[in-house]
Amino acid sequence: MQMNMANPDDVSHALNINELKTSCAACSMHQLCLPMGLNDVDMNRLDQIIGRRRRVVRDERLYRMEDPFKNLFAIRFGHFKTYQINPSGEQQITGFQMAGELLGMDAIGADRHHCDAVALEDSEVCEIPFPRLEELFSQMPTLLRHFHRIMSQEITREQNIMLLLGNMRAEQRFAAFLVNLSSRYATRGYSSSSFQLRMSREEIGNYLGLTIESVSRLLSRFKKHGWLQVDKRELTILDPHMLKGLAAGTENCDSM
Amino acid sequence: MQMNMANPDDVSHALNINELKTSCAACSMHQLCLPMGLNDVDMNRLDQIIGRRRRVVRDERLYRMEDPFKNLFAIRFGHFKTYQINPSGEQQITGFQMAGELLGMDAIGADRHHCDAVALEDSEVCEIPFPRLEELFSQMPTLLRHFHRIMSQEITREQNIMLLLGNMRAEQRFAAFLVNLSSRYATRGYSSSSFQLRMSREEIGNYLGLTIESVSRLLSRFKKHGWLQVDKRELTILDPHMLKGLAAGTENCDSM
DNA sequence: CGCGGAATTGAAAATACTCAAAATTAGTGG
DNA sequence: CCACTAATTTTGAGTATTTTCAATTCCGCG
Repeated sequence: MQMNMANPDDVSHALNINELKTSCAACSMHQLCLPMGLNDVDMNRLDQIIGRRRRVVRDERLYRMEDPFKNLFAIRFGHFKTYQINPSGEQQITGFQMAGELLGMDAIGADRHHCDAVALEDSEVCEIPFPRLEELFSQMPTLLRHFHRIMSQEITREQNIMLLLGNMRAEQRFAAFLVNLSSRYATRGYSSSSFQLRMSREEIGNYLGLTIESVSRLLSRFKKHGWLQVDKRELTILDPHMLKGLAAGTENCDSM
Repeated sequence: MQMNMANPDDVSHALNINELKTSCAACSMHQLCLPMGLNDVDMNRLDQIIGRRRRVVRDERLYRMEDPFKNLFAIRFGHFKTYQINPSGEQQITGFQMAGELLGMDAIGADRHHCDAVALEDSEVCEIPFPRLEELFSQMPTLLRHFHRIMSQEITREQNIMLLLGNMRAEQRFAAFLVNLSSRYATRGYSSSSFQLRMSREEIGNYLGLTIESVSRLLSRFKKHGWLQVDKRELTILDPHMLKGLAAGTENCDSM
């Protein structure tokens, strides 16, 4: 199930090379991820405890609900979704995560995972054994501080989604979703106006509390207004100002 | 703005007496709150850093969005609501908090509060200066662990609300809300079947992403089915099993 | 006793959903 | 590389749930 990238039998030659040089210091995400703000010495100490870099292929589950909690996961590259399943079997996607983001923090409270995490594309994560991370906390206050920030930001992220689900109309939700993706890509040095949707329309709808049909209609409508262009999953934002206005609720679009 | 309970000018005599004997060890919430699981020595050390017990009268704001973050607050008694305000001025209540729960964790990430916190009734909180709490973390691993659990539980709490807002119909949301309150009162040693709603119908509706009229209709319908009794804010659950079934989505109620 | 905020109830309207069908895209094997 | 099949997406029409608007009623409080 889990591949060890150092295994010489590994089919992917490129990845072995990659393996050798991966370290927090060498990772392009280190200014966003857990090691943010650490000096070289501390970053190395953090590196020491990272279990391994684990490849997760598209649709593979990184962990599932009720699994015992052992590791946090930092996304090196790729995208994930996390979702809960309620007693009647319906799923609610609670987030889409990208490189530099941390997965598994919701498992600390009960020592078991509270949601499933699935790769939306072939991805790679760093496995961070939580008990070993806890050992570091006592020695590295900077790391602890940053960890608290990350957890707190996860709380505020979710509060923002509550705001979205609790009192925005469909078009506002969808605009907010696009604006959020856009800004996260910008943070990572990618284009804020043009990117690929890594998730299906159905996943977007589920996340936003809408049906797939509604999402499809919203896309069509936004396209017709000239606010964006979309070809399959390739999306280009043409009028970011308008989308921000919609998301903020200061603009609105009465159908057509 | 903030009352110092040790101030001899304080109008409330009873409270000064209270002040003298409050300590984590003496507090009925210490098995639920931050000091959970600490030995006496550690609990005393935690006590040392608690800034003061602060009284917050009904409708008073404990903190507001954008306030600089200085303290976490543990609720000694009373109830609070937290809410966000979006750019167009609408509020979304993100939670109702009761004794033993911690307020302010969403402020750690950006060093400013991310929501407003308002007392739903006359309440009292312990002010916990976060920088001093951080100092304790390095010396009290048990405390740190528990703090992480609390933050993680806040994340899962919010994920549960996302599930509620994203996927559930009105009656399911409302049932889930009641079941949640019920179980939290049970945890605190109060009746799980009979309690007072500390929030208005409007606040319930806002929290659940419904209008006040919908909440009112749901209450009437549940009453008519004989699942509960309600007189103003005094609520009695008559059929907890049914409500749990509704919340879980395994039961349903087609109007009437 | 009367005022005002909160809650309830009813009727009409709107938003988003469901169901259905068609179109497009992705995946698979020859 | 193409053809076939399965999956996803789009679009349309009708429906349902919840909202909005409006009118009462209830209750606390001066």
